[in-house]
Amino acid sequence: MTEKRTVCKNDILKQLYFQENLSCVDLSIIIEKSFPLTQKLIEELVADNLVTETGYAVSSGGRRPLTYAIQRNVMYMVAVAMDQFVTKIAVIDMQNHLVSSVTRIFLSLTETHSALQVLIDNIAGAIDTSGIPKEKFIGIGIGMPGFIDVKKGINYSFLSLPDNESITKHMAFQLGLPVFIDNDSSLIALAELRFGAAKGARNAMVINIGWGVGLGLILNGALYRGHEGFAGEFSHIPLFLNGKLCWCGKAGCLETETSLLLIKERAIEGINSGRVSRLNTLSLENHETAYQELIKAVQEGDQFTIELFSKAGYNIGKGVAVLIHLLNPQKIILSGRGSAAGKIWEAPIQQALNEHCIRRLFQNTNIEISVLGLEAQLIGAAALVMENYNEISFLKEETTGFELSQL
Amino acid sequence: MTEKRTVCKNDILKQLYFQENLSCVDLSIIIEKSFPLTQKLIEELVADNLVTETGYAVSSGGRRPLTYAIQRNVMYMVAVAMDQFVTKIAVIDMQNHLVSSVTRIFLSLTETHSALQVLIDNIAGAIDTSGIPKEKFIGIGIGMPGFIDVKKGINYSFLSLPDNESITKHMAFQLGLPVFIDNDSSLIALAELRFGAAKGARNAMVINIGWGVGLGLILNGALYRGHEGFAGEFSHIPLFLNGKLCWCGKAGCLETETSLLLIKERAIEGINSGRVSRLNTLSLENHETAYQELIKAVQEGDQFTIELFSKAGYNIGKGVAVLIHLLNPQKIILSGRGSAAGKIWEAPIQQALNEHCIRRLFQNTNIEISVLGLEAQLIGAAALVMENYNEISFLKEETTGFELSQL
DNA sequence: AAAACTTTTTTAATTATTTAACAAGTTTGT
DNA sequence: ACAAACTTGTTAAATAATTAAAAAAGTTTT
Repeated sequence: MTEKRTVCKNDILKQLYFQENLSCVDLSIIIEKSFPLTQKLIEELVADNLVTETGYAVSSGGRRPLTYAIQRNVMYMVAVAMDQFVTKIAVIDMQNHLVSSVTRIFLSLTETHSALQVLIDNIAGAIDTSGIPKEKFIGIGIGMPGFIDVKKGINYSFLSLPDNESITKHMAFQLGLPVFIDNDSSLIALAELRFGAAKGARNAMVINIGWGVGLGLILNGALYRGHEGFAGEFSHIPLFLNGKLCWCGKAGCLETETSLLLIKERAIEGINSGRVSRLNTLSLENHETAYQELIKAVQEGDQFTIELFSKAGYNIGKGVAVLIHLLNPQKIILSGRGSAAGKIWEAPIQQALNEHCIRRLFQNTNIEISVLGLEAQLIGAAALVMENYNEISFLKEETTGFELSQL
Repeated sequence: MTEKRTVCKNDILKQLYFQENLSCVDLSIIIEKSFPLTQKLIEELVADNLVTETGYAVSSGGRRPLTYAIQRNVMYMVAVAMDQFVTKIAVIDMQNHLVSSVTRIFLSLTETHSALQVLIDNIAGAIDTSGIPKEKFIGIGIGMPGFIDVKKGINYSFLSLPDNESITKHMAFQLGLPVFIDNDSSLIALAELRFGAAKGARNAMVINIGWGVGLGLILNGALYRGHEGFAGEFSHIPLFLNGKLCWCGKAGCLETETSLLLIKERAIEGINSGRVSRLNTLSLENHETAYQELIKAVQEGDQFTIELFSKAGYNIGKGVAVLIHLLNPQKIILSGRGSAAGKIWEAPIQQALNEHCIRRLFQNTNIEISVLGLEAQLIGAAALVMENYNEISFLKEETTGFELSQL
C-alpha cells in the first residue's frame, strides 16, 4: 500500500537533492501540490530528521521564506564513471559530496568477461570500505561509452553478456542494489543540467570533448535518449568529404576531423615534421600524460597547440551548426575533459556558426564552457540514481529485499 | 473558480477528439485519474449531451467495454493552411470532419500588409457562412511557412507587423477568438502524430516534402519546437560541398540538392536537352500543374521522372542519416505533397542510410509514407487548436468574452 | 458445461487535497 | 513614517479523489 503522501515525500527528497535550500513555496510549485500539504509533509520530514531547516532566504518583497535541505547522511549512492581504460568509483551523499576518495581502477572495457566481474567486485569493495550500512545505499549509477539501451540495461558495444542478458539485472542481483547505466555523454549532460552550466535550461546540447566527441541532449528539460537509447551519436554524422575511413566503417565522420585523440596525433606529426612547440614529445605517448601536456600547452599559450585546438574547434562548430538547425537549443555547453582548454574553443566554434548557420538561428544560442569538467561524469552517475528515485523508493516499500529482477 | 472536475472533463473531451471510441478504462488511464472518478465525469458529460455512448467494443478477455465519442457539433474550430501562394480555410468539427467545402484563396505571403487583412477577412467570412453560432468556435489554428515563434505568435519571415507585434494577438483581437500559429511542417507532424502514420509514436521525424523540404520533430511523444520555436530547419543543414548558393545565403544546403522545386527544374532542363519522357513541358511551367504532372509521371512509371525522384530521395536520405544519428527515432514519415509519389521514395532513402548510417542505429527505424498527404496541414491546424484546449477552456470559464490579450 | 480467470462496472468507506480566511513579516512608494 | 501590496505561514472546514470489496459480464480452460 503505497500511500500517496509517501510518494510526495520522496519527491520532495528528490527535489532537495537536486536543489539545496528550497523554500516551502518553491517546493509546492515544483511538486505541483498545494502549499498547506507541502508544508505538512516537510514538517513530517523534519520531524523524522530527513530534512533540516537551513535558515531564512532573502525576501522577494514579502515575508522571508524558511528554506530546507536534505540531510546528507540520509541515503547514499555509488557513482561509477568508466572510459575505455580507467574506471572511477565513488560513494556520494545527498549533498553530492564524495564520502571518501575516488577509487581508480585500470579496466580495459574490451576484455569483456573478466572486466564485468572486476567492476562488480570493486563496487562491492567500495561499499564495504565506506563503512556505511548497505541499507542506506539506494542504488548504483554507471556511465560508460558505447551503444546503451538504458531501459534494458544492455551495452551493445562493451561488457555484453551472453544472450544479450541485461548487465544491470546481472549486477543488481550480485550486488543487491538497483543498478542504472547510461552513456557517458548522456550522464555528463545530466550533470550539466542538474548542477552545471545547463542548470534550469529546457533545451541544451552538451558536447563531450574527450578522446572521441560525444553529445548529450537536453530537450524539453529532460535528457533525451531516443527510441532505443542511442540518441546523440554526434561523432559519426557524415559531415566531411575527406574520404578518411573512420573505425565505425564509414568515411567522413565528424570524429575523423575532431577529437583529443586527433589533436594528439596531429601534434606528434607536427613535431616530427619540425614544428616549433612547447610540447614534449615524450609525454604525448601515453594518453593520460598527453592530455595533461596538451592542456598545459594551451594554457601557456603555445601557438602550435592552439592552432590544433582551433582547427578541431572549428570542425566541432560545423557539427554544432547542424545541431542548431535541427534543434534550436538555448545553450551549447562544452564539457568533458577537453573543456579544460577553456575559452580557446569559443572563437573557432563561433566562426563555424557564422559560416554555416542561419543568423536568426544562432544569434540567441549561447556557447558555454563547463565548470564541472572531469567531475561531470561521476556527478551525472549519481544524479542518474536520483532521477530514478521514484521507482527505487516504491520498490523499497514493496519488498524489504528489493525486487531486483525488475531493474 | 475553476473546478478541478471541469478541468478533467475538458481533458476527457480533448482526448475524445484525438481518439474516437475510447472506453472508460482507457480514459481513466490516459487522464491519470481513478476509474470511479472518470466514470462519474463521463456520466455527466453524457447527461449534458457532449458525449455519446458508441456501443460495446470487443472484449479483451473480460466484460465488453462501453465506448464513448465526443458529439461532433459540440465545438468547432477554423483550420488555416497556408503556403507561399495558396491559403486554405476550413471549418472543422469535433470528429475532424469538414463542415463545408474548403475555401481556397490566392494570397501571396510576401505582400505583407494587405495579406494579413485579407486573411482575417476570409476567416471571418468562413465563420459567417458556416452558419454556426460564433460561441461554438473554440479557436483558429494556422499553419504557415517561415520562422515562427509559437509562444509570441510572430512569424519572422512573413506577415510581420510593425514593432514585432504578435499576429496571433492582432488576429484574436479582430476575430474575437483565440488564434494559434505554427510552422507548416510542425503542423504536418502534429497531424501525423495524432491521426496519421506516427500515431502513438514517441519519437518520429516527419519530413515535409514540398516545394522545399521541411521537418517536424516528434520527441518524447510531443511536438518539439526548440528554444525559440525554430527547430526542424532541416533544409538548410550544410550537408553538401556542391558550392551551390542557396537563397538563405549559405552554400551546400540540403535544399540545394532536393525538393520538388529542384525536381521540376531538373525535369525542364532534362527535356530541353533531349531526354525522352512522358512529361509535358507545358504543364511544368505552373507550380500546381507541374506538381500534378510529376506525380502522374511517377505513377505511370516514367523512367526519367523516377530517376529525378530517386536522386532527390537519396539526398533526403543523407539528411535522414544525420537525423538518425542524432535522434534515434522510431519512425521516419514522408509527408507533405511529395508523399503522393509513394513508395518511390523508400528505396533511395534506404540506400542512403545503408551508406551513411551506422547499422545498429537504423535497423529498427521504419520509413513510412503518409496517408494523410495534402490534408495533413489542415488537420494539423485543427489539432493545434485542440492541443491548446486546456487553456482555451480555462479562459472561457474566466471571462465570457475571452481574455484575448493573453493569447 | 462448469470452473477459473479477466475485464469492466458499481458502490461505500476512507483518505487526500484544496480552499478560504486569517495572521505575520518585508518591501515599495508616497 | 505609514499605508498598500505582496509573500509566506497557519488552521479548520469543505471538497475531491482513491481504495477496496463485490457484482456483473465476458472468455478461456478443463
